[in-house]
Amino acid sequence: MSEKHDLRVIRTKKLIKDAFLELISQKGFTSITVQDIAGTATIGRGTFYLHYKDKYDLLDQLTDQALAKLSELIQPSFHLRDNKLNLEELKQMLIHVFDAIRSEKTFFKTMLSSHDTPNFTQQLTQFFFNKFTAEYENLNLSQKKEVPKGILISYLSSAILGVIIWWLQNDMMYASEYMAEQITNLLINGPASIFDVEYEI
Amino acid sequence: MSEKHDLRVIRTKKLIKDAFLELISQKGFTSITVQDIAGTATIGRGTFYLHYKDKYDLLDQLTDQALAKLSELIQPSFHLRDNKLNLEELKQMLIHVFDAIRSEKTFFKTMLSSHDTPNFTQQLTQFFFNKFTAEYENLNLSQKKEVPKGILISYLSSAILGVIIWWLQNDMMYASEYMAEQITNLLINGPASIFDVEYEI
DNA sequence: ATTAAAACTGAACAAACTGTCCATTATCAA
DNA sequence: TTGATAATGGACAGTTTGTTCAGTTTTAAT
Repeated sequence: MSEKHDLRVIRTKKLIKDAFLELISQKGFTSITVQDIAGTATIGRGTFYLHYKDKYDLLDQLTDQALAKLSELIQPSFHLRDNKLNLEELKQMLIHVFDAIRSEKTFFKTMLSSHDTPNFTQQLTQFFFNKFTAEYENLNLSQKKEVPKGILISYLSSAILGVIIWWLQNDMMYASEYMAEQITNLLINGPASIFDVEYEI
Repeated sequence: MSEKHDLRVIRTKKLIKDAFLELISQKGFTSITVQDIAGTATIGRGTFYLHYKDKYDLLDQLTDQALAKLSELIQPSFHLRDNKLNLEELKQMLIHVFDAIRSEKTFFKTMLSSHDTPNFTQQLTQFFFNKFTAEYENLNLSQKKEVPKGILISYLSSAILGVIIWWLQNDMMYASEYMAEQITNLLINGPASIFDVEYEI
């Protein structure tokens, strides 16, 4: 990994990155032009091409950096001892994930919630989220434990959509009824229930 | 809703839609040009603009159609009787979802698994999917019930990512530890455990 | 402090695609 | 059959693109 330590390069790249993220949250990745980036970064347009092939290359490099950093911070963490799964290990792993994302919050928030045009996944997520919110409020349930509504519904809707996408990408190899059974099972008992293990506090 | 029933319009729109979906799966939405669409649809480029403002407008219209159709097929379905949640109702609702998506499989599969450049959500989903697959295989668990590995892992990773995105979009209002606790709880006991209800078979 | 390397600038260039317009032709519904 | 309208194909100017190049600044290293 050839690291450049020329001050000019560092400065320019930072200017480009900042301008890029700002522009994405303003108008979305799609409608950004290299002219825009150079303009708000206050650099010459030609300078941009000294560092990146085009705006897609820029996006790729930023993405790779973020994922590499995330990957470092999230190490394999689960272990079995006497056929027992340590809950504390699971929790620690999740804490690392949330911390890692918080440490790059500008990038992640911008990339994960920018309203770009070709983003059908996001639209479907919103669709399911709304559907389940309606169901939830229609039921008028009393909650035993205090889990915020948003967490519960984003968990539910994303899980189901995730399985749907997996199913599509694997050529819909299972019948609708079979899929519905699997999901129902996971929803009621929790994914951990599948395994023949016990839990330590 | 002014419905056109001119044969020429119907024919042209179908040609455009088919060409569009084919091109998306070939090279992704981003790099498609109106020239491409007109070319593979074997229509004049000007004709495209007779029906759509640009390729984004085309995408929007197709998306709206698909979501409207999905919305029709998925009706609110959960009811409580004597504080009991009918599992069969939940299952039926999910079956409807899977059936509805299967009935528009070309559109949904193309839109949900096309490799377009600005698609960080998809990349993160893949990232988590891989991470959890590694954990899974590392653990070498014995499964009680036969839930396909892909379903389990896509459920897990999508659920967690969904909560993360919700958390980001709500300004990270909870601490990492709190989030980890909520998710752990949902994973172990299932989202349904939160409610003070019982289930009917 | 000097210097050689390099990064940056700004302007110019052809190429690709865009969205619009027009006159002409082909196809449709009635 | 006919009047309406959809489709064609070509032309148009306007953007953005990616590249090049000569001239200038800035940097790292001596």
